[in-house]
Amino acid sequence: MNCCENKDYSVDNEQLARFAKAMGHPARITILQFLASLDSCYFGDIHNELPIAKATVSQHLKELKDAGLIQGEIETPKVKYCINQENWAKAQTFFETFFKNKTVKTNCC
Amino acid sequence: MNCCENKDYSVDNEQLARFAKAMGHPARITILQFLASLDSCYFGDIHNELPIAKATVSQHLKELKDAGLIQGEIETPKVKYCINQENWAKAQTFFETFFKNKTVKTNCC
DNA sequence: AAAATTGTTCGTAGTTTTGCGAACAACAAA
DNA sequence: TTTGTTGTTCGCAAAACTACGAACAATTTT
Repeated sequence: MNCCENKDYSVDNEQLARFAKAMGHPARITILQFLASLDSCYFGDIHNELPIAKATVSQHLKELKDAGLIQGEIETPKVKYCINQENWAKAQTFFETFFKNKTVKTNCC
Repeated sequence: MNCCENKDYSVDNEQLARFAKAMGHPARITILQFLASLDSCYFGDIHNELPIAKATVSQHLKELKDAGLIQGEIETPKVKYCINQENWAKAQTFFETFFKNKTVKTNCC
């Protein structure tokens, strides 16, 4: 009765974990909130919201972009960032579903 | 105009990031879903759901416990785990609020 | 052409995460 | 007492994360 018999994580669980992981840092939460509330979203504006160096901000933005939660566009000489609406909605649904599936019952402990 | 003038992350953002980080791994998502759907929740049951060694499972459980999302109780010789209802609800609200705050607008990019 | 602006990328450093097997602890059963 | 069951903790290794300054690229301004 080994635990490793061809078992794997579901695609949905992987996706949800990916979203969650991207949100797993206060700087990235701050960035997402900022982008979710504004139209103007240049790199400099984001940088000004955060207590970290621009190189680090750039890295966080890259991670959020890789996770699909935001997107960027060059608007020479600036770079404009914004929420990726499609994936944002997807993430929202994933989290909603995740928490909704809680069985209502008294604490088992 | 330095970016580091006494700026910090809000308590709420830190808390949300902590929840998100705890959820940022497929094994931990799987554990949470499992616990959210069952009454019987011994360590062994959880271990059987996952493709990883028991030492690793124990570590993931510890992280979830530290984040406040689950709780454990010794029921000699087993250990019973379950969702921490209070914090689960809190997390649900945090994520809900986070995604709800999205300004409705056309893609800016 | 030289200098300034805006961000990204590179190189580096330190920390954290993920994972495992082995050792251990606590108790129950033989 | 010895053995077995159930999980945790320890020690280790590899990888990923977080952060920074410096260098760089692309374009504008002077």
